[in-house]
Amino acid sequence: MANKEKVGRKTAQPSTIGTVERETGLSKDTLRIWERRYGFPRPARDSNGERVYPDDQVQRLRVIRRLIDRGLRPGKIVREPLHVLSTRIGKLPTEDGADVAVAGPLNDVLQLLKAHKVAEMRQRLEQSLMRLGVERFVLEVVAPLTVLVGDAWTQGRIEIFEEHLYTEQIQHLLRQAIGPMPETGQTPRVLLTTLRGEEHQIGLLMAHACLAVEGAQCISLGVQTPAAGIVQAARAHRADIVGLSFSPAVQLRVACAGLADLREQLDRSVAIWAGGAIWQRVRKTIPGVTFISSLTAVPSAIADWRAGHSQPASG
Amino acid sequence: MANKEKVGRKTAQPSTIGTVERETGLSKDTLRIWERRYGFPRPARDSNGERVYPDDQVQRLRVIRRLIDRGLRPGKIVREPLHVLSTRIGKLPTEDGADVAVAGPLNDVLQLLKAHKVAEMRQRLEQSLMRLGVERFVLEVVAPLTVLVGDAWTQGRIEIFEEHLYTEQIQHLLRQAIGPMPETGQTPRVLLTTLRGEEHQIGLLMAHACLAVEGAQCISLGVQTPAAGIVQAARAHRADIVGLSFSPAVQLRVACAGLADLREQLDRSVAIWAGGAIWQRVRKTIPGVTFISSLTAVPSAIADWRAGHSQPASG
DNA sequence: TGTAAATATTTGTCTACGACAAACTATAGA
DNA sequence: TCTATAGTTTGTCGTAGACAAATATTTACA
Repeated sequence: MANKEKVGRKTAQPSTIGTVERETGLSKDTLRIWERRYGFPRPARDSNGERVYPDDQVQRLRVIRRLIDRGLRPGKIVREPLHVLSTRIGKLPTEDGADVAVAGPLNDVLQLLKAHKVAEMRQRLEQSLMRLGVERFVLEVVAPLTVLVGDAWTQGRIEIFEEHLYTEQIQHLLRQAIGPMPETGQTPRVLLTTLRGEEHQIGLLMAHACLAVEGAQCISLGVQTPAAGIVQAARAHRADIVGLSFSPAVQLRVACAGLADLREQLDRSVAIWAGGAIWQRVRKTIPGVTFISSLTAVPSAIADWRAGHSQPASG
Repeated sequence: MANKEKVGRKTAQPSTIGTVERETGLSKDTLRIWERRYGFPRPARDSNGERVYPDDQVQRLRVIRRLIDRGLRPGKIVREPLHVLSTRIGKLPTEDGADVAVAGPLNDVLQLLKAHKVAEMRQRLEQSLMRLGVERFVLEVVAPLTVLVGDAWTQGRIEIFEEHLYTEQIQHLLRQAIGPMPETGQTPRVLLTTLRGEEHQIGLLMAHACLAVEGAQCISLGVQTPAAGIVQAARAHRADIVGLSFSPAVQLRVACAGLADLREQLDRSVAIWAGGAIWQRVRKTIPGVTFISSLTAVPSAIADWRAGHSQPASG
């Protein structure tokens, strides 16, 4: 325990390859093969010959990860220095039509977040919710704000814990908004969840809220349900639709594979709706899967579904 | 590509080593070395020489994982057949003093869950909450029920999606219970989160609820905040205590390492409280970390803290 | 010029097995 | 009963080659 005199902060946790895997989401295999192929990262070695990643390389890896998630290819960007990468992030096409409202009250919320005025921020958001109602609150506040916060984090303008705090507050709000909605017994019955690897709850909650206000009957399994579980759950709860949420952090390839897999296992009478801005980038559609790249499309999607199922189908 | 004709259900996702890693939480390295050392698992190989794990081996691995999480050692149990392992699970010391009430109403809730009567289950739980109040609800219902559900899943008595559904419902309830609690401005100020690798929210929410009813001021960052983020957040919010939640799914070793790391980085004026049944097994304590192995200990812990900080310390 | 098929490149995951430090157990001694 | 030492167990890290799936590019043709 007497391993240091100074009170000063020392990065206690050395960035081994395992740590970096956890921090960046890049597998050990990937980290090693990039080093072999592209010459980056180029970690130091400890007395035992094991990799030790300097902080700046980890930061750079984080940015690279984010860019790859948005469709850039490793071969192009892994060698690039941080300032070039940062420029690239700024130039990325905005995920949604989200930037329209950025200038105004949304930025105020972001400022409150950065100032750690939790109570004020929450109050502000609650007021928005009251004023706008659930649906507009989700579409006009939560969705763009979440993009704003995510971008701010990538660009280092807010800290990770501030992003966490934001997520937590929004989650509270959305759950409080969803909770009291009555079970109407209307169709469609929607089973909500995310696939393995997608741990973001906010997208799911936003979808839940939007579907619930349309009178759909939602059953949420939370995040990361394995495909087999989704199949069982859909049967058990006689779901008409399985709704899946995807954040930009999922790799398109992985998402498509997961969807195709699920589509194969799931009874064909059950529709699959895949939601998330990620689907704006998709090339080839998957048969039997409906892509909903914006929450604004939910009401019409529900209307369409009801038009096609005017009889409350039994069996 | 034309690799199948039949419409019938075929496990579309073959259990490759990567899949099994995700499903069991055992790393690829671990899976391979167990095979080498203990002769289990013994996966088949595909045309390309890659491992393909049969479903029953995956199931057995899941049980093994659970037993290891609770302190058994791989060398002892990896070779054992499933029925022996199942017996072992039954014989495990109960996590908490939880089994007292198992026979009664808790089992009813479990039955409702298995019957997919979501609405009834939720109603039942809501009634409990009303009748008992938040604190007793958490201690007497949520905590033991969560253990019950976890065990049932391990033993294959409920499906994974049912466990998910349970988690989701409880989360809704707890958040609804926590949400309206007024901000008292009392001390201590508690920053709540979990370390990397701990993604269970229920423990955190239970802690949040128990602390809030004691009048502590809670700020939750949700799950999986990196140590550096916790340090920053504790400063930004002038926390008196950092509260961390640990589920049985975290390996004791990892948990201790994480705690020691955090303790080193965190200002020493800030207390660390580590909660979770896992700490019943701990040998050597970590200086500067308070272990709270049962939620029932929360009130006295708060009282102790207040006794030691009778002056609302400023600066 | 646009579209489809064929070819080339990129990329992540998988294989194998040796090595080693940290954590745990068991034994010996006070 | 407790503590120090020696022995085992265990997960992670190291090396490097191979390959299939996804993406990009070129070629062929309407």
